[in-house]
Amino acid sequence: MTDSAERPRADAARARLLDAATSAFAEKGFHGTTTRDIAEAAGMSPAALYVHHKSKEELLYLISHSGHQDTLRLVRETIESAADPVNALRAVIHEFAAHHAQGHTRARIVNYELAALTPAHSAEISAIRHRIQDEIRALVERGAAAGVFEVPDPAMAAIALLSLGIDIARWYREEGRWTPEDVAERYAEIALRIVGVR
Amino acid sequence: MTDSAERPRADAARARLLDAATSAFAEKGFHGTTTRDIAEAAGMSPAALYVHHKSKEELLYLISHSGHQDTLRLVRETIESAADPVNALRAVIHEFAAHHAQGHTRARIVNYELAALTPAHSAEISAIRHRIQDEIRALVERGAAAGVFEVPDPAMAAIALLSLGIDIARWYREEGRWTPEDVAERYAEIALRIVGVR
DNA sequence: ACAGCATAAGCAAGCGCTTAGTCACAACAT
DNA sequence: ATGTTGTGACTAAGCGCTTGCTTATGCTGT
Repeated sequence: MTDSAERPRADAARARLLDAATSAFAEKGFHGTTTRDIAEAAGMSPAALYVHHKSKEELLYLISHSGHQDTLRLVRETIESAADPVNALRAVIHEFAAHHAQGHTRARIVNYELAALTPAHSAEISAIRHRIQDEIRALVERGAAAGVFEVPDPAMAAIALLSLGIDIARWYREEGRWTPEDVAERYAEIALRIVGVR
Repeated sequence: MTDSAERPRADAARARLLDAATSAFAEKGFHGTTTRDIAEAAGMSPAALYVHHKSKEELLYLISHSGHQDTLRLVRETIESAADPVNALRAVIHEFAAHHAQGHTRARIVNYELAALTPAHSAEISAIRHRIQDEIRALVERGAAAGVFEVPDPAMAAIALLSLGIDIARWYREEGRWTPEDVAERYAEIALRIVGVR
């Protein structure tokens, strides 16, 4: 049986490969990236990739899966710890936007490389995406039912809110004029306007 | 000298290749699509592609360029024909959203396959994108200066408005519950809320 | 001594693109 | 009308290269 508690060299190599794959996939897309690109960026030979991962697609899956789980957790915990729909929406969009600006590289893979996953992995990831969407929609519906939000179509408002946050991964640049916190603050305010909080 | 007025067979073949490339690029991405995929979908042999186009990248460029030009024209003409900033914003977001929902296949290539263009083509397309962005930002600034929009940061509001429209290409599905017109109407209203029109 | 990390070399398959040529058809001389 | 020739759409075959991945082997820390 292998010792899973202490494998510092192997774990570091695994992480380096994941980091290299994240940068490469974000920059050139999954199909635009070769296994040689990843190995070289991780400072290894092409074959080393297969010592730690069974395929190129597995790297994509690992990045996508952890990214989706992190986002789902962020959304759930932020909503749970708020007292009312107004504060919950302000907080969740703030965190969601900051998360996507800060981690725009990984978020680009999470949101734009879904088509490259195997059918089984794609289905698993889709389920997590639905859970994220359900959290936001339920929140908007809660606010509308309580009369604090004024929205003609809660489902459409929820999609717009999510859409706004996700698309940050496409346009955000570190060299730009805004910090993730700048974007988060403005977007939280925009979110409240979208749901008609006066 | 060739007769450029009448070449129905050749032009039809060119168009079929462009249509096939549009579907394939939108579905699988530029690097995920092979020249054989495109040729087969157009009902031709792989070599036929090169009778009508010099490379696979040229197909991407043609699709991307015409798509960007169409969007720029749509934005400019819609803004020009409106009487004031409120009506201009309502109209331009309505048209922009409808355009991206209706033509989500082409819009997906326009917005998500920029990295696959050659440096020269990429620069040319970038210039058009900037012009589109400038139109929206100028409109928001005009409304803010006139006191009819209430926005803390017009540049950020402009990015959010554009972002909302572009991201429609990612999530819109024909089989979904909304028509392009449904999305356009809701989004026009959301846009006015974002810029603080009471 | 040995477990396991890492590599050099390379395989089968697939890639974008080219070459050499076929075919249908229009223009024109006879 | 008929034979001749030029033209451009289209293809069968395949070239040179790159792809994801494997195999056989060396190397290192404990």
